[in-house]
Amino acid sequence: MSAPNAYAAACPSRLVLDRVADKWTVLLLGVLARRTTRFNQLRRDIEGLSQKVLSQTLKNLERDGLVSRKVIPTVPVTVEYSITPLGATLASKMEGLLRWAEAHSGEIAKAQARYDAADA
Amino acid sequence: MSAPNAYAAACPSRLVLDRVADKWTVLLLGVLARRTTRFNQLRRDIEGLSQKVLSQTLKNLERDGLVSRKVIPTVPVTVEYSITPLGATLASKMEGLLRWAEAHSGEIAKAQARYDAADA
DNA sequence: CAGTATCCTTTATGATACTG
DNA sequence: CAGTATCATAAAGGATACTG
Repeated sequence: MSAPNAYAAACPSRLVLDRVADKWTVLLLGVLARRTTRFNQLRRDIEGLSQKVLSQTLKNLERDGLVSRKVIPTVPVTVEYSITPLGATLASKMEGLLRWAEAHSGEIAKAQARYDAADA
Repeated sequence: MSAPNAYAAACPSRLVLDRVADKWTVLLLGVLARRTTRFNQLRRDIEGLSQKVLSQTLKNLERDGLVSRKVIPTVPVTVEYSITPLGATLASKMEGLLRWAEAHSGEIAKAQARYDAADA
């Protein structure tokens, strides 16, 4: 097979990038990299993440083999989400991104203010 | 000020993450980290990226201080886009993500096939 | 608790045509 | 060449209600 190249539209790695370059995925893997967490706890951990989008995102992550889902048959049911070994390798890249965003948000806000002031 | 925390909806770093966790931004900074590039060359370099979305994305990146735009008054006009020092610090994180996507697309495809086969 | 289903609104993207 | 403007469509997301 040819080398994966995300710059080519049809390359599988492009699909992966599209899935993975997502705000909620970054935040979700950030939580799960630290601890196994239940559905509603994830909702509380990540402000602004709706139940619907959380549900979808987790399903995608599970399908991609990045997160695993464990159902514990209590009443009512308990569901635990954990990161997989593959997911953990991604999470470390994500954490870099997350920390970058936190470290540079001030500089970016300043750049935006400068830009907005420059045009009339 | 309090510590930036992207898990809080109102935190500026959340906005940054949202902007930056984007497929086109990853690919674009990947190109610009290597060389200053002109508008239409960027279009050709990144398959599937429309003129409209390229234009929008570049404008955002410029506003955020991650990319700089230089107009050269030839006829017709030439416009060169380069990465800024701030953008370069982000690009190195992005490259990690990009390479991860390329390195693991096969594993992910397999995980998806397994998942899809499992549910009937 | 951990979801799914539905409806409805808001965003994003695509195609096309036009300009300095 | 490097865009902008406009229109049309598709996709994403929020609110609400309901279920095992």
